[in-house]
Amino acid sequence: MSDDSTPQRPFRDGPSHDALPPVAQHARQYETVRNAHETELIEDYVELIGDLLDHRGEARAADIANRMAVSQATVSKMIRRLNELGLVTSQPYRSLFLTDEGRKMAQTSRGRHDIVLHFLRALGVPDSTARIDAEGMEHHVSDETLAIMQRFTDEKDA
Amino acid sequence: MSDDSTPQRPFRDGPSHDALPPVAQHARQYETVRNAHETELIEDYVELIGDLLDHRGEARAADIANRMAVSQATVSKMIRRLNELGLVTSQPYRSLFLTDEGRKMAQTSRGRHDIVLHFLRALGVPDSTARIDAEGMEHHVSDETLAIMQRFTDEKDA
DNA sequence: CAACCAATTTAGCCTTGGCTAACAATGCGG
DNA sequence: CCGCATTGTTAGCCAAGGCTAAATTGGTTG
Ligand SMILES: [Mn+2]
Ligand SMILES: [Mn+2]
Ligand SMILES: [Mn+2]
Ligand SMILES: [Mn+2]
Repeated sequence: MSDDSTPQRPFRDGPSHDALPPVAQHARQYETVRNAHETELIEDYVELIGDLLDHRGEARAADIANRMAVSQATVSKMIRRLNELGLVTSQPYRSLFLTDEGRKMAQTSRGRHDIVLHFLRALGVPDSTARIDAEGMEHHVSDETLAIMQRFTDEKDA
Repeated sequence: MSDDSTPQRPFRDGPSHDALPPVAQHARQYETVRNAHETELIEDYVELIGDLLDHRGEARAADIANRMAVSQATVSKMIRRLNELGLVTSQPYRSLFLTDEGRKMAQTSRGRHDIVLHFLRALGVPDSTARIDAEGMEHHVSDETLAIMQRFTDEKDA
C-alpha cells in the first residue's frame, strides 16, 4: 500500500511550503465540506421561504424561481423534497408554509447568514460583494468561527 | 405574473428584518454560488495533486483517495475528467502530472486557500477549525474580499 | 520466475439538481 | 360566467459525483 504517512520533503532547499496535514485531519476537511454541500441548498430554500413569508406574507413558487434564477419545474421538484423532509406544508397550486421544524431551520440559517454578512461589511467589504460572498460562505463557517465573527462585528460597531 | 417587485412589509411593527434585496441582485447571489460549485471539486483535486507533487515528488491515486476520504474508483473517474479538461497528464497505472494549465490552477487555488486559512488564524480561529472552514470557504471568497483578508492578515502579523 | 498483493481501472448503479416541453389548475377582466 | 394569461405540476432528459464489485496490471518476494 502507498505510504503517505511520514511527512517529508525530497528536496531540502525547495520553496518553503507548509507541510501537508496528517491524512486523517486532511480527510476530515473534505468530508466536512461534502456534508455541508448536502444540506446547503435545502437551507437556502427554507431560508428564502421564511424571508418571503416574513416580508410578503406568502411564498409562491414563481417568486422562489425568480429569486433563485431557476426554472419553476426545478422549484416544484424541490418543494416535493422539502415536503418529504417535513420542512414545508403545501396544498397543490397554493402558497407554501413552513412546519415548526422548517421555521427553526429558517431562523438558524438566517442567523448564520446575517452574522457572516455583517462580519464581511464590518471587515470593509462593499455591500453587494459581501452579499454574494456571504451566500456561499455561510454554509462553511463553523460555530466556533461564527462566534468569533460575531464578536468582531460587535466590537467594530461599538 | 407574481409581483415581488416593490419591497414592502405588511406589518409595520413586526421584528426588524433587513429588506429583501432586489430580485436581480438576489438572483446573482445564487448564480454565483452555483458557478463556484461547478469548479470547486476540480480545484481541490488539482490543488491536492500539486501539493503531493511538491511534498512527495509524486501523486498517486491511492494517496488522493486516502486524503479525500473517497473510493479509488471515484478518484479514477475524476482523473479521467481532469485529463479531458487538459489539467493533468497520466499514463495508465502510473503517477500523475499536471499540465501547464493544471500547474497554474494549482498555484491560484493554493494561493486563495492560504490567504483564507491565514486570515482565519489571524482572526483568532484555532488551527484545526481554521483548516476545516477554509477548505469550504475558499471557493466562495471574491477577489475583492480576498484582498481585504490579505491586508488584515498582514497588519495583524506585523 | 511464479505467485501473490496492492494499485488501478472499468462497469453499473444511485441521488441530486439542473433543464425543456407538455399539461393542468387558478383566478381575473370583461 | 367565460376565456385566457399566469402559475404550478409532471414527464423525461442530462451531468456530476458518490458507491460496490469485478477485472486488470504491476511490483515484490520467496
Ligand atoms: Mn443563506
Ligand atoms: Mn447560501
Ligand atoms: Mn483548497
Ligand atoms: Mn476546498
